[in-house]
Amino acid sequence: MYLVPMDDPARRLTRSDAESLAARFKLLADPGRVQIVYALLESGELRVGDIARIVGASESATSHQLRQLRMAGLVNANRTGREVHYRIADIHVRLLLDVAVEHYLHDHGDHR
Amino acid sequence: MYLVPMDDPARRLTRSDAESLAARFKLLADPGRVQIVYALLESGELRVGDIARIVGASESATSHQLRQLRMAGLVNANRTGREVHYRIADIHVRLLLDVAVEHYLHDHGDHR
DNA sequence: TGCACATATGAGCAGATGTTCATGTATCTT
DNA sequence: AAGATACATGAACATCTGCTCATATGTGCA
Repeated sequence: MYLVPMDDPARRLTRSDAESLAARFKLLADPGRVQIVYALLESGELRVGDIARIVGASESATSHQLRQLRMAGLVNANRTGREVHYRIADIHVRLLLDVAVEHYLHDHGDHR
Repeated sequence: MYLVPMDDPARRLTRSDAESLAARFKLLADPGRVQIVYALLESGELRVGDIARIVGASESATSHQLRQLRMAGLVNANRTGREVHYRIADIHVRLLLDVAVEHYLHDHGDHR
């Protein structure tokens, strides 16, 4: 029993759903941000300076990247003294990244 | 017994691994491409014209998008007469997209 | 209060991305 | 062969991204 008529077994994505999904994927569509997210998932919590060092980017560039992740609700920031600690806020990104790592990194040889 | 020294339990992503992952995510970082991939997963196989209609884009724009997906090995093309049929070539993208749809579309309310 | 440290932010800029428009290629029909 | 159909491709262009550099904000310390 559903309210919206479906015209077939093959459901379609509305434009707006596709935009939501693309926006999520876009957050992980940059090597720097992937490294940031991965590092946070592994470490639990990191300071901006540490993240910059891990990623190998300037602190300014890192801060800009973190802002995007923050504004998208993927991470959250937490000030302690003059340091700001970041952690993952979106619990789903772990699975998403795990699936990608598992399939596109480990298992070289049957990508398709 | 391992050959490469690891400095902690928190493994790090090399730059090049992060680039591979980001490149994969980038393919899904556009609403049109998400719709294309989704439609192909649902339908199994589609002609370029149908894809263009589903996505609501011109055939030219659609063809350009398909080329990207093709060159990345995510889809493959198959000519039958004057039509070209596309299908998913990367078996892993289904899981990746399913996870995203499940978490970011259905389950509105505990994204983070 | 003055200064150093940690991070954030805005402007400006170079490179990437996605579209359109014109044209090219392959196939079918007559 | 000529024209129509289906798709691909290249160039041009507007927009978006991510970086740097300069500057601002917040915090601790002398």
